[in-house]
Amino acid sequence: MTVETRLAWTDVRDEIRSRILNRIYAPGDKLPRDEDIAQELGCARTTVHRAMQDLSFAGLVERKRKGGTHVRADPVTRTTFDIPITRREVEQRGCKYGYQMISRDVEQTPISVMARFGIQLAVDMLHVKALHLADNRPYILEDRWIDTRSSPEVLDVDLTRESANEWLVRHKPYSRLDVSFYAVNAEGDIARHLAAPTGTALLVIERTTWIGEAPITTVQATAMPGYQLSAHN
Amino acid sequence: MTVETRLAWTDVRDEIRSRILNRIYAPGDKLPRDEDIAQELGCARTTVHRAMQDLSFAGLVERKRKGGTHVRADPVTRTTFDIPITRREVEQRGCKYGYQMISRDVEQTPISVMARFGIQLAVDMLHVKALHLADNRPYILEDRWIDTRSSPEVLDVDLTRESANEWLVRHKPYSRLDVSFYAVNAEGDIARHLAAPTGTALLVIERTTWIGEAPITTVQATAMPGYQLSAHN
DNA sequence: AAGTGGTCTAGACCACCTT
DNA sequence: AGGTGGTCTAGACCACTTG
Repeated sequence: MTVETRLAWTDVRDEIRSRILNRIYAPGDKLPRDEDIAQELGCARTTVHRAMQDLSFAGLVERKRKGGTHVRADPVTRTTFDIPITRREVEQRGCKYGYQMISRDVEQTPISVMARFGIQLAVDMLHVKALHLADNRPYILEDRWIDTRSSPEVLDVDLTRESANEWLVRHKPYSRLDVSFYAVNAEGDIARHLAAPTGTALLVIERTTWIGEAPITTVQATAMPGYQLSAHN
Repeated sequence: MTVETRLAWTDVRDEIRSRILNRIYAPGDKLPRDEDIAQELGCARTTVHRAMQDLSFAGLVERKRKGGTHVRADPVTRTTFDIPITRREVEQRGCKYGYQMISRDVEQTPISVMARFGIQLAVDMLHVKALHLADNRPYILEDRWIDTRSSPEVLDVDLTRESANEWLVRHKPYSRLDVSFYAVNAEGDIARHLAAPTGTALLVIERTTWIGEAPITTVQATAMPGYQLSAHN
């Protein structure tokens, strides 16, 4: 007598994944329908669906209604990053958090900012520069633009006490987020504020958010020399 | 007569999210049980579960069996990056892909590599340096270590023709992945191979993989000047 | 020990997409 | 037009975790 054990969706996932890695389902191949796999393995279609959801999220397969499930021809390395509020990040490193607003002005958006938001016409936005400190040393420099059409309340917030970073995260949900990373050489104001020798390589994290079609904010966060961003896995 | 429409899990998610943002469920608060929410909104518990799964993944709530669901006190910005095979990345930019192996040696792991793998003893590994080209111009420089205990076959692969990047992705599944980003100044060999003036800020993507507890490979991929990595949203 | 989220099933209907 | 994945339901049982 064999003992019939219920199949967990992770078992199904592992089985399918193993078949993909062993080329039983080769890159580009079409997999059987969920229902057929369910029948073959002896479980409900829902369970196969749950397994496929995971594989799809991991980037191993691609699913389309009617099109079926295909093994991705080009595997990708998919990673998830958590970018916390800067204050929290500093505190979790066991450092004392500090914050200084550097400037705060209403200005017309330059072309670069319009490009990030994908808008055609220049408008007035709140432009805020601020410095986050860890143990009294420069940690991250923020150069931020906030659309006062979608966030008029921000004009009444005292940004010398609370960072725009924190206020926005707590009060302005977004529906779309763009993030990108790149490296720059320290120069001018950035070098000065971060106390970095001119030329030092610095990591920049650029984030832009929208609510619906309306821009909320875009920020270039330039990190101190040696800063390293790690995945949360 | 009101028309009763079925609730989609996205509707439930949006409703809960809206309550969180409006402080009906404040940061740190415990939410009602899934079943109670289901009853209140008039849907199946499974539907609430699906909604919560999404909110949990997005980092808005935290769930524990018996502990219930809590609104995360510290919101995070969660982002997912797809890092494709370099060849694919180049081709998708519409450029001609090129590849050159620079060196290939079996060497003892230096401390820095041991640290990345989290191992205590130095061992012999395959050390490969290679350059990826886009339209005949340097694109990404790879400095890679491959553990020949978990990947002995790699010793027989002709790495002058196929990049280790590609071979590994296609043949060596991993169970754990570490990724981190940082910026460096171009110097010495790196500057020379990437044809970047000394001092130029460059983005480095560092990846390390394991299968079970066994190290597979670790790579520092240094990108050409101006390289920008964008989230896949 | 008991409460709560996690999962599985079976069946039904829907929505998107390819043909 | 029809096939396939996506979702919803209702009910049951399981497994983790906290009190």
